[in-house]
Amino acid sequence: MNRFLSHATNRIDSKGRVSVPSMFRSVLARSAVEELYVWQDFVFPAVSMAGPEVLERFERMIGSQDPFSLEANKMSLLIHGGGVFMKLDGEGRLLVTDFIRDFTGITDKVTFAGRGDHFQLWEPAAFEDMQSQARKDRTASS
Amino acid sequence: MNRFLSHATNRIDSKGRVSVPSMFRSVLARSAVEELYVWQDFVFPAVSMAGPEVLERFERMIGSQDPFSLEANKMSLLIHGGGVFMKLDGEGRLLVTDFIRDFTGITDKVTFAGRGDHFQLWEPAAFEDMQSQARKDRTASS
DNA sequence: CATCTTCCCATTGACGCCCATATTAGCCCA
DNA sequence: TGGGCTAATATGGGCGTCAATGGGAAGATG
Repeated sequence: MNRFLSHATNRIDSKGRVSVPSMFRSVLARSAVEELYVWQDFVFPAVSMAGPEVLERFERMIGSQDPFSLEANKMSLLIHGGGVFMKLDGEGRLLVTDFIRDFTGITDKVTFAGRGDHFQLWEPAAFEDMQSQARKDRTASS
Repeated sequence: MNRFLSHATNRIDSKGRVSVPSMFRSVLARSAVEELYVWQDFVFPAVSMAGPEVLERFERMIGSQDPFSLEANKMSLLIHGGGVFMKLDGEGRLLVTDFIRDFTGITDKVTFAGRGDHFQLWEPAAFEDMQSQARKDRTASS
């Protein structure tokens, strides 16, 4: 499978590390991704992860605008200032830095959620809430 | 990686120095940058830093315009009058001068923000505000 | 001579790399 | 079909190295 699907919750250890679910790691391995582009999501209180090609897609969006415009600068503030490259350790874990904690509210557990071409890190309760709310909205509107 | 990404906040010491995040220093080292071109940003209350090639790029922009035009003169006022060269000390720190403080409002802490081909120094609260505003704009428009 | 820089060294804590244990899932075979 | 046997995943921790920070003292500036 070449998509990020499903979700799982893992514990953060005493050194602040957490294992990326093997399901997701195998998708990354398939496209030979070494460094992950990680960004603070534009919509949800979650950080998103994907291969570097996503950053390049974002940069092409900016590149088509006037570089001195407020719009282009604000967008760069999000995708560059709100993004970082990370790598996993030998065991497929990543360090949950303040960059991630401050934005998501994650403390001791992480919910990994597949999003097709990328996956996200959520504070577990926040994920539950948002998912059940999304379900409710759907039901109400249809 | 060869881009300036992510953001981090460091403290200014009693001598007015602050460490440039190692992440940024390694990008600079990669292109063997010794002296940094520093300018007061055109859209945000932040100072921007990059290698000298950025100044050269700005100067080419001016060079392609009519030297008697108001536009070209205003541009020079910003990139020359609003810019300086700085270097880092042996430990990768820079001195936070009044040139930087007056324009940014920085007092005791600095938020470094990656912007792709350069990085910026912000007053921490100002950065938070501007970034969350940018995020709000995006959500509203989509 | 007083102040501001620059260069050097010390300390503390965080991070990267490596190896150990455990818990689970899958598999083989009698 | 039940009982292990094996492999892979999740998790825990040691230890060396590097980053961030603090401060002394020499050198430059006016």
